Amino acid sequence: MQVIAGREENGSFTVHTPSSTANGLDEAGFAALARELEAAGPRWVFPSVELVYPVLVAAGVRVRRCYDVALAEGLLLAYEGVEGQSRSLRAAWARANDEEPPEEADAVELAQPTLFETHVPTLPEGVTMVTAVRRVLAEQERRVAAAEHPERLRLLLAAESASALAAAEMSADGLPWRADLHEQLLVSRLGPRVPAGQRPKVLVELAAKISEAFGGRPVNPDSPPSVVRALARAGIEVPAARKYLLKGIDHPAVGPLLEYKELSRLHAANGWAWLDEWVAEGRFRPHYVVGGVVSGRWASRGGGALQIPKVLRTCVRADPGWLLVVADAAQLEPRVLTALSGDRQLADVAAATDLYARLGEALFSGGRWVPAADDDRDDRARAKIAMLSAMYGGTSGEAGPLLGLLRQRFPAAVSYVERAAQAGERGERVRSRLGRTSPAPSAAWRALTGGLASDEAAELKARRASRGWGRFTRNFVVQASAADMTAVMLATLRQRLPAPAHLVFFQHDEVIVHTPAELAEEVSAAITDSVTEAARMLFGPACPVRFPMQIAPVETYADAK
DNA sequence: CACCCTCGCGCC
DNA sequence: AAATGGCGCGAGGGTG
Repeated sequence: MQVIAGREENGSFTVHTPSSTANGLDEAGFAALARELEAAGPRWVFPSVELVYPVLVAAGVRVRRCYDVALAEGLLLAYEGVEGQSRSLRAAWARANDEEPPEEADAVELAQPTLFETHVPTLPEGVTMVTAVRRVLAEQERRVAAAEHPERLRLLLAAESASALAAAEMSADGLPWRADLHEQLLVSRLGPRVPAGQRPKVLVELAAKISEAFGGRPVNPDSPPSVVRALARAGIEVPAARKYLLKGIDHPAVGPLLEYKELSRLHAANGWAWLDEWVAEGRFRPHYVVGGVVSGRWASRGGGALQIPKVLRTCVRADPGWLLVVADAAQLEPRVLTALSGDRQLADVAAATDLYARLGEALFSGGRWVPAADDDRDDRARAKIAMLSAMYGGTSGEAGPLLGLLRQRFPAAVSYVERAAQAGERGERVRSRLGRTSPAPSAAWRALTGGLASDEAAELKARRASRGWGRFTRNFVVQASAADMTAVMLATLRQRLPAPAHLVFFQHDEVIVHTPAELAEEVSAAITDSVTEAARMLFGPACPVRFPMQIAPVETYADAK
């Protein structure tokens, strides 16, 4: 059974089933009806999960299967190479009827809704939300069928929709966060709490030390230019005030400067203000943005959910009697590249749990590789650089020669990313395994790279822009395919988790499940199975690549890894 | 005053 | 020497 449910312009909800339509529902009525209908295991069709589902989640209603019309529209527009169009129901309806989509607030903004966006674009007179959804749905099905691999695109739309459900649920449930431990940590590092806008005691002292080391003239350590100027006065030329540049410098100000940078970052990004704003009732509740990144990775808005610093992970703690099952896919991207390219030799390497260690042996054991004089890395570290260079397009330092060695030994894998890079350099779009599609380069890029360069400088600029876009598309095929896989994994896992265990965090290639301790084993097994299932769905049952998960049932996130 | 850019650094 | 991908965010510093 299919159920269409969404918010109307007046804020009320409509729920449409094959046998009935309920109009004018308030939030409570919507939730009650949804709970009842969910028992039959329908496929819900929402104009936008993000706009509708939080209402149900807040009322304690969870749905198993859904289809997000807006997310699907965004993926299809990208697939078709249509730029600058809104993915809203209103715009999709207009396009389905060969009409010019009306002006909306801002197509870009609507394509990536901001926090708590509740604006519902007005449909034309006489067109109901349900009518529009049905029309757009039929059109989307036609567009999927016209794609090169309809079954892959269908899987992508389903997985992305399920991801949106998971995101809304995680935002509501929240990540267990011990504010008391966080405060203790802040006080021990920074000194007693200070009002917003003030420097904590320890930072004040460090700033004074820094100025003193520069001869008493005031230097603002928060201002990179100020630091660069102060160093210049001391006879030390640095291009910028970055940490890695400062590290090698012999000057009494450097020690306190580096300490200041670290602590000031803690205070500014995750200090008392952050705690007040983002943690309540023992939970950190960030807002995840599914489809927020072109490659299919999630973004987050506010709270920096995808950058929880390592030092604070000790504050992420399971409730008494519960555990956090922290799982991350080990070296996901090189494994995805192996599967994408079908590189047999690399698949043998990817049989190892530590792919880079095994790759180091394959590349360097008994080989003729002569490391650079200043290279004190081990084989594993060198192998990692070689692989990252293939996936990111790095050429500096030893990366170039290492990539050459990798190409010699694993031509299929390396040529896969190099073809993607060449396509990007020509301004073409590339696709992930399931059909996520890279955007076309900007008009400015085309102007820069398109014409005949007038002189050498212009030629160089054009070449640089072209290479830059090639690095983007090179990385896109891998990063976006990894996002395909984690979306499918998340969709599968969400279904398989034994209640009351639930997802509380997801970040690129890592999930955290909060579970009663006695279910931790079962949760771990569900995670392993979900990854295996995702790999099978993306790459087929014959795919030889292993995707090992590092799974740790822990009391605190800090104890994972 | 709002707005926008760059820098720098946190995460993957 | 350099030119490794994707993000969010806060501070500084400039603009209108």
